[in-house]
Amino acid sequence: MECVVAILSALSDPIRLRSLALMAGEGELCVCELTYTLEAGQPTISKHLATLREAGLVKDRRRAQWVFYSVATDLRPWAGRVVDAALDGVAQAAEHAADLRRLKAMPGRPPRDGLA
Amino acid sequence: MECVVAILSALSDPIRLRSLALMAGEGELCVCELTYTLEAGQPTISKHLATLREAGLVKDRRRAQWVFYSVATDLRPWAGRVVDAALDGVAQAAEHAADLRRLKAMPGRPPRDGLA
DNA sequence: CTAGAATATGCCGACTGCGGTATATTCCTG
DNA sequence: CAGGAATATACCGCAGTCGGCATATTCTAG
Repeated sequence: MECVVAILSALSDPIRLRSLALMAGEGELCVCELTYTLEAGQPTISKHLATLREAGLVKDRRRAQWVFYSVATDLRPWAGRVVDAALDGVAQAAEHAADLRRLKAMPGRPPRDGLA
Repeated sequence: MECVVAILSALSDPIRLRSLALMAGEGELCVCELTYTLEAGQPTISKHLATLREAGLVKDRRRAQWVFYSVATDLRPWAGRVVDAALDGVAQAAEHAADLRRLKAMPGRPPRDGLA
């Protein structure tokens, strides 16, 4: 019960939902990419990501000076369905399309690791 | 976006989740049944139900001196999936089983309308 | 119309969540 | 080691949420 509340509470925020939706589409995103894309302060983004991490909704990977966040895949079945359904709702919002555009247009995005 | 947050926020409370889970199983419940079952104050239950109603998650039906609440069925597809998945999570909690037992054992439950 | 049951609402105090600023920490580069 | 970029954390003030109490409202019974 409290565990269900924890998941739902972690999802109940525009910045966290927008972050998750972007991660779901991009695979991985670092704090500075989200800070730029969501037009919020860096501590704000960092704290929201900590909230998502504590709820088990994202996992983080450190790479050089960056920390890349991605949507967790080891959720309980019902939790995975909650996240998927919520992100479907987010995907229908015009705001998400704008976020995606801003991210694509961001200059100097950090390099991913698998590449040359 | 804000609409997604509204749904998730309305779900992010133990009393509201327990109420919804009970309604999902029973069909309809009135305020006094929930007050008894959830062992909370009557104004508390009433206000939580108002929150659910404003989010469009429940509908209410007046019958004699009672107001019966039930889970809304006209939700957007993604919202319906969020609710279903969350209630799956709730159903796995021991607390929900206890609620169900307390409800079944409640004396003097109000009559439903279809009956003699 | 009166009394009583069921429900809703207003008010208040305690708590919590959020963003902002400043600062600490970590990692890379030279 | 020094400097700078990226991230995390601490602290603060504000606003919203929650439960309890008192009260208003609605409906029924007589």
